[in-house]
Amino acid sequence: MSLTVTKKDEARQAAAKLFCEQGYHATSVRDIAERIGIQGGSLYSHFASKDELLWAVVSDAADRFFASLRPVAEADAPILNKLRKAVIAHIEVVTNDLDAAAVYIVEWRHLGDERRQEVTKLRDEYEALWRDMVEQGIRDRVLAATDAASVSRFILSSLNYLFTWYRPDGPMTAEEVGSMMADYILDGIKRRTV
Amino acid sequence: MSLTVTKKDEARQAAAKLFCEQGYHATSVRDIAERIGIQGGSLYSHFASKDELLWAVVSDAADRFFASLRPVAEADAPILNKLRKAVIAHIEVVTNDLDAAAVYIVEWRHLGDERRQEVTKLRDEYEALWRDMVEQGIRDRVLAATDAASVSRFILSSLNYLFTWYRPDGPMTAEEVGSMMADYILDGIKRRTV
DNA sequence: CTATATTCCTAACAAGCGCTCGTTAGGGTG
DNA sequence: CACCCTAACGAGCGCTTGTTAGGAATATAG
Repeated sequence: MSLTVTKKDEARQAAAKLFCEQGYHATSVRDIAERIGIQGGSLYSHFASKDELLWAVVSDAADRFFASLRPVAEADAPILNKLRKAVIAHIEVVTNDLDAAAVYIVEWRHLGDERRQEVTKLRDEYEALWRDMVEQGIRDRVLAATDAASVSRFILSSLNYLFTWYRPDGPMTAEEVGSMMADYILDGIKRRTV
Repeated sequence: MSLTVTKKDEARQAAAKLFCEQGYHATSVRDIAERIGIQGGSLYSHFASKDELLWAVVSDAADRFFASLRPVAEADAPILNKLRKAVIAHIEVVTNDLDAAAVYIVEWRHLGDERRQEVTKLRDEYEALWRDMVEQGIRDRVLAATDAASVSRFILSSLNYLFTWYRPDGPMTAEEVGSMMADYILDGIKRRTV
């Protein structure tokens, strides 16, 4: 029963796709319903509100980001190794479901007050996982930077907005992109030996 | 007469602020009008449509990005110098008007078909300026990367989404942020000498 | 001072929005 | 058979939206 794809799952997926393509406010509940072959009002058998639909997409994505990063962050390994793995972990989540990732990254702010604050909290916690790693790298004198906060944001900016240009049917696999991005972020684009 | 700030300018600025804060579709023309002390319908003395208002914000920002980057891209100088100056030029535009930059970067896609295509063209051209510089860097064997397209997108991702966390009243000036970002992008965050 | 634009207001419009409601069809379950 | 539950329908409510029209007010120009 929970093995089959329920109409609720279908709805969430359709919502993710449409919210991603058109934005939350440009997508009507009837648009979403149409995509899964039901009437607009019928969506309310599964979700109490449009906001709850958005929340389903966003919180789901947030869970996946945490599930992917946490084991890396908690592992005991050289910090450069951890950072590289973290980059790849994050990119895996983004590329595994581009729609949901895009919604999580850009549409979350259209949630109602309460849920928006909850997302803010989650994002802060997630960023903190990164900041802790960066701080360790600075302490261990393996990173050149000094401001862990801005470094973390720099990293997350490059990673998050991957969804604006990465296409799964493009020339690069997710793994290749992850490895490349890790190189860019850690080593920069400049040649090491001139 | 054109030295004074016209109501039209006020409207564009108010639109930029609200589009940035709430998003295009979550902002009504009445919201914008209220902010400059007129009625909703009165906006149509200055703009033919809401779309035209968005276009005013977006095209204005696009112009500024080009005006800032082009002289750098066309200058005859060592490529690493140019890239560093380009980073700073881009960041200057973003930080000079965070609202407009945010709208240009995320809300442009809600433009009508024609204007959206026009923006796509402009963005391609802008990205091409970057790609050309990166390609030169690769040719001159001063950059380690090989794929100019992905490098350009990496750079622009880090720079564009600065607006999500940079605050003018924060601890860093725009110049400091620009210099820091140039370091991150060119040299990476890893220490050069271990 | 008059004529002409420009700017703004008020009022209204049609369309679409999120959402609710009474109802129904179908499938277990007693 | 009667019972309840879930999922869906489809009409429609109240409201907001972008936009328009006609006229009043204000500024500009001759």
